[in-house]
Amino acid sequence: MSPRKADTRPLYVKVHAALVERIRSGQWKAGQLIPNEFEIAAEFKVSQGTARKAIGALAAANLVVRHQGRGTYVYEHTPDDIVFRFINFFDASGARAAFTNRNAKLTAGKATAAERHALGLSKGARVLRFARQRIANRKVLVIETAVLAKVVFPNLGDLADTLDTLYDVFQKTYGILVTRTEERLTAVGADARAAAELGVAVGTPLLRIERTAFTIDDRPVEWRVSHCHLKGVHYLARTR
Amino acid sequence: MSPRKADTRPLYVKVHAALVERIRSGQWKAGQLIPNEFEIAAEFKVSQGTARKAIGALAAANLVVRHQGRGTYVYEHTPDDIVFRFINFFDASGARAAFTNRNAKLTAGKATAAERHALGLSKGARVLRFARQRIANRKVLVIETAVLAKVVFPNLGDLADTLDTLYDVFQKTYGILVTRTEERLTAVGADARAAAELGVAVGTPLLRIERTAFTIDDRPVEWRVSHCHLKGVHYLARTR
DNA sequence: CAGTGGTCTAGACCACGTG
DNA sequence: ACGTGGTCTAGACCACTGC
Repeated sequence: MSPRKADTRPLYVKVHAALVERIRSGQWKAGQLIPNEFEIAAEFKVSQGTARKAIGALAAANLVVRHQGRGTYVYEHTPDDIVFRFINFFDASGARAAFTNRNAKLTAGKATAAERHALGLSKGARVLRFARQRIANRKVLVIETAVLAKVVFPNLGDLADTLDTLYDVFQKTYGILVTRTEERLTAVGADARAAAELGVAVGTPLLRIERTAFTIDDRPVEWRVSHCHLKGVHYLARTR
Repeated sequence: MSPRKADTRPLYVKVHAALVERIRSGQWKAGQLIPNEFEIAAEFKVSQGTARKAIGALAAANLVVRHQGRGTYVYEHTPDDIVFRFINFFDASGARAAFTNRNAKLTAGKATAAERHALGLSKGARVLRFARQRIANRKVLVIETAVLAKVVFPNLGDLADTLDTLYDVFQKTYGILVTRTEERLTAVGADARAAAELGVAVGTPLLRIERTAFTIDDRPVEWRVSHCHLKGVHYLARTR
């Protein structure tokens, strides 16, 4: 009773899908050199141009990095990425703002309704909450809490000390690649806790950023809420 | 004394640059059908594949729209674009928020230092300021002022009544196409004027959005400052 | 030097929209 | 039926990297 629908997708789309699956499944690991265009073309019985188009789509989606003369490598978070990618804070001169972390604290608990909704969890699911302060110019500019499904990140507690660069741990320890984020921004007044941590008066206007991070198969794996008191720094969004 | 540097750029880049110039200069106008791939290939003495790659880059930059079976058309703001493109407000259900305008007011004056910096103007330059309130669900959620260089938009005052869809006027009346925007977001407390217009208390946290709009040759043509009191609406930014 | 990605060609055929 | 963009091939050559 199979529908027996012919797969009419273009060849390069099929090849692309097959290559994505190799990265998603971990058959091709972060940082690994993948076969060259001719080898992939031969394997899928297509021309080099078609294989090239499939690989190009991987590169456009940041799943691989191509280097002329060297080869094509599965994307891997680099020290620069870890600090800058997905971070949209800039100072007045237009330079990216870099943060260091402080007072990191990892706790576990039952997911709230909001957390279940953001991460697509069912009732009773347990989550990990990773709270920290983010510092620039010796001032606490941001306080944030990242929420993760416990079932997705077992034994994360053992790594609590090294949890500086979260997405790097996701990739290297759990094989989970964050490919895109959505951030929802609003303005709120500081509550008592935020005011204390940021060193401002209660009610001070803060930028509230609610981020959802998605994996390669587009499922939410992290829900992060930040409250920001930005002195000389702003959030930058580009639209085309 | 010409440097006589050989132009080593790939063919498709040269063709692409030539086509961009035709759109920038107005030789090809908004909404116009452009020649097909083979005609462009013949004109530049390249193969169809190379012409195709050049046109593809135009499409990727939103300068043209391609329709299989119909042809390739120079990009033109559509009713939907006018309302939604470059607008990043969404409601809780994930739907785009649409606004209507009210109390629009156009004034002229000498550019302030901040306005000169944002628009790249020299001292003494004159600007037009277009202020308005933006309404959703019968509530004023946003007040904003758009600043334009007077020399770029002569006689804009005559159009004050029809200034609802600003970028559409830029394109249709002045041949200026907005291709991208940058928005800087911070949180501020409502001042007396904002509080009055938005119907909130002084000091209420507002989202402040400072937008610079760029043309096809990447020069700033509009500087817009908005103050937003977002009830049930948020600003959405996507990062890859 | 060999090996890789990047460009380019000439030609074929397919898929879609319109008359 | 025709004209358009979209896919695909087979092969050539160029540009860059690293040994």
